[in-house]
Amino acid sequence: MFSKSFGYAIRSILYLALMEEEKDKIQLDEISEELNVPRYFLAKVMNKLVKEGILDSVKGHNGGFSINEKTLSVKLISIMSLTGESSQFSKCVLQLGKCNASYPCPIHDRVELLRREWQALFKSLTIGDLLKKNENNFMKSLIAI
Amino acid sequence: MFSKSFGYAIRSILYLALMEEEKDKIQLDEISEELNVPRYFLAKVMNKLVKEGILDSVKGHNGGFSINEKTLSVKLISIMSLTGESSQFSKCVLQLGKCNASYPCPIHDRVELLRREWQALFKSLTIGDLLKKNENNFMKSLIAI
DNA sequence: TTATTAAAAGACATCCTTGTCTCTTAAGAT
DNA sequence: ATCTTAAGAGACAAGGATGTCTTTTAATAA
Ligand code: FES
Ligand code: FES
Repeated sequence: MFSKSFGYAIRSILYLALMEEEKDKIQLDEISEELNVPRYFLAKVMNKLVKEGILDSVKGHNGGFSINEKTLSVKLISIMSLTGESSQFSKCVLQLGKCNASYPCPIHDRVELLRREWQALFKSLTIGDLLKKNENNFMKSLIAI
Repeated sequence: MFSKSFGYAIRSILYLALMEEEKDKIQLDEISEELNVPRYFLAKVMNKLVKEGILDSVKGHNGGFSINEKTLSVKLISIMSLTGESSQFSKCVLQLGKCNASYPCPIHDRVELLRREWQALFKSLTIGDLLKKNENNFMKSLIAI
């Protein structure tokens, strides 16, 4: 349901957003060190985010990554779909192919309601929403142990 | 969140339960053919279920698998823990190690409520509960396409 | 006891996610 | 124009879940 990639993506985006006033561009090295995330793997995740238009990047001297006009309004479901995780919402929980309410598996009716709520949450929740709870230790809560 | 193993386990148990009146022991070959599930892989899943005491098995002539006194009261969370899936409920969604409400990650408060409900569902739902909706096409809804 | 049967156990192979490294490309500094 | 810098692209390895096959163990039939 939730991959490492998803966590890395969210945390990196929030890091960029929180650091925006300090520096407008931040390098991969800084992000991976500050968040304690594997450098080269993160590069690929970031690249996907840039290709999706969720972040901006500039190569070369004083280059790096930055948020853009779209970033804060990006919904979490969009980030989940980067790694194909959003498809969980349409897959049968028992892995019987595509979930089908008109031909429900034995567990379908029991999980459907909660799954819909879960899906609705990620369809509505945005990066900006996550930032609203910005307290003193917000940045620290992005960092892996 | 939901593995193939989980689906195979639930479907096999339900198959055994539905077939109980017809035959008291069912062989792996029949289950894998009827449910359209990989034979040898299913063997391992079934073995885990037997070791957990969720199913019974007998080797040799006229051997096979069968449900026991405990089977119908087994909670789905027990089956999830066979493949370590139940740990999802205690892991941080952003994969920041162990989820900790007193030191919440930026997404924690937004998902916690739903995650608790989800967990509560699987802690209460039993195999027997799944069988209550037994309609005409129940058996067919166990079979992969 | 011996043969047959079917689960249990163990060795691999495959696929996907994650992680690491090197080379290439492009942007700015000189 | 040339050098330096940092992202992008591609190759490759590690790990776990899944899938396949063979050998071993144990139960019943004969
Ligand atoms: S058909 Fe299985 S969860 Fe919907
Ligand atoms: S701390 Fe991240 S989900 Fe609870």
